[in-house]
Amino acid sequence: MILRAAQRVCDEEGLAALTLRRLGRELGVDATAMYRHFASKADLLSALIDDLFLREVRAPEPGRAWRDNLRDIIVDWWKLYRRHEGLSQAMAGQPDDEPQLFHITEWTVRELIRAGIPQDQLGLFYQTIYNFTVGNGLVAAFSPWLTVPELRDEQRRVYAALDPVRFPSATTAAPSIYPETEEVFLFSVELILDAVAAKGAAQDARAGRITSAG
Amino acid sequence: MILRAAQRVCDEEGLAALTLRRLGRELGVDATAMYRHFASKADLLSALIDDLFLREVRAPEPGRAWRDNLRDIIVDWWKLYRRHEGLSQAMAGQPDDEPQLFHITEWTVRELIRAGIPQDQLGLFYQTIYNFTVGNGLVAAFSPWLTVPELRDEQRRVYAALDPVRFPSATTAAPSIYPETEEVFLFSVELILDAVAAKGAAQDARAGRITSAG
DNA sequence: TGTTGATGTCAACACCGTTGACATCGATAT
DNA sequence: ATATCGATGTCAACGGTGTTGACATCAACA
Repeated sequence: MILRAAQRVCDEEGLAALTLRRLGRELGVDATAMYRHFASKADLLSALIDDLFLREVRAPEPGRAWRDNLRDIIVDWWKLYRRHEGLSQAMAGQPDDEPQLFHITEWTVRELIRAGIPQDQLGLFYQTIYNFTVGNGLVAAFSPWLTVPELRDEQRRVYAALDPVRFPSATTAAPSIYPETEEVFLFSVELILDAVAAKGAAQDARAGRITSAG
Repeated sequence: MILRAAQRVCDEEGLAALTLRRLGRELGVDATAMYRHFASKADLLSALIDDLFLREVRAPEPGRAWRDNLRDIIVDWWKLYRRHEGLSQAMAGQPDDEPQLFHITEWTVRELIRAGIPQDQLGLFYQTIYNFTVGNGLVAAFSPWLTVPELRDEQRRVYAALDPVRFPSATTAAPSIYPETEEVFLFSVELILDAVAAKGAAQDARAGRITSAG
């Protein structure tokens, strides 16, 4: 299958390595044979992305607390980008309507409603979560010095060696700077979830309902 | 100046239009003349980014509340990406150490300290803010359907036309979906600032100090 | 005055996505 | 059984890209 070969090249050697000639060599076929299956390289990338979303994003389980479900959706989504760094770049380079995104929207908004977010703020919260999740995925994909341990160590040394007179605050933060990528994201997610909880609780209180724990 | 010409092309026609041959034509010079001034195109882009940071990022004024200063830093930083969409893409494509970033780090951490964030969490909060700001910039730069009004209208129509049986939550959110880009960002920033305030206040309380309003 | 270093020009290379003409081959209809 | 057609693959070529090495120019300096 063309898409599987494309995904393999992309995952193992990055998006830059995914050329039509390379893909043809991978499949033992002429590069231009791709045009019998996809209208363009952009079309191929779009199909590749949708295929990954379809196979690797799962619906949340019913009956659990909204906060746990929402956390799972966001973290799974982000991990999809982390697993396939080339995917992030492809998605960035060829922004298309991925049909699978509708499902993520549906699940996310569903939990926001359960959390008590008023209808007129659903778009604002959903877009905040979308930008947050995809944004963090993009940053991680494009910033090896944030994700590769050796490069993080090097950056930490750079900050430790900064002039304490010119950069007093930065040197104060140096010991705790450049935390592990996933640790940062999981920390950030809780901040977002806190904000959702706060807004939902406020709305519940205004409506005179009993604040639900889940 | 080469960098100014590069910036102009990049801002007006996007990063894709910025080729060495194009840049040469712009300057009335052969394309390969660039190699007398920059080791490679990547090197030129790196210099271009640093030049923009140097000229367009300003230090926060002293004596104001940490929350106002931190908001200004974050929003200015994000607006730098919005003003130069090609810059975001260039930064993504050629991740380099931008010396100017040290100043942003210094200013940001300084306000975090003023807010009461404990030293061992400065890295976590700073990285959260960095990923949040740069991530939102990248998403906006790569997603015209989130920023261009006509495309947003079109997306809103798509959501309004979704099957209410298969996507009940998404259709509920349809009226408020795809808010204006800057509105979303300003909304999100306050959530981050709330989180900083909450953590800082908790720390202040534990230390037995009086909670400062600014 | 002769040399050096900085800058620009030119031709060429390997690679890229893409196109159009041609070959192959299995299924399908007559 | 034969002819036709559609799907698939091959090949050569085009214009674009970043990059290199040889050569030209010219000001500055010993």
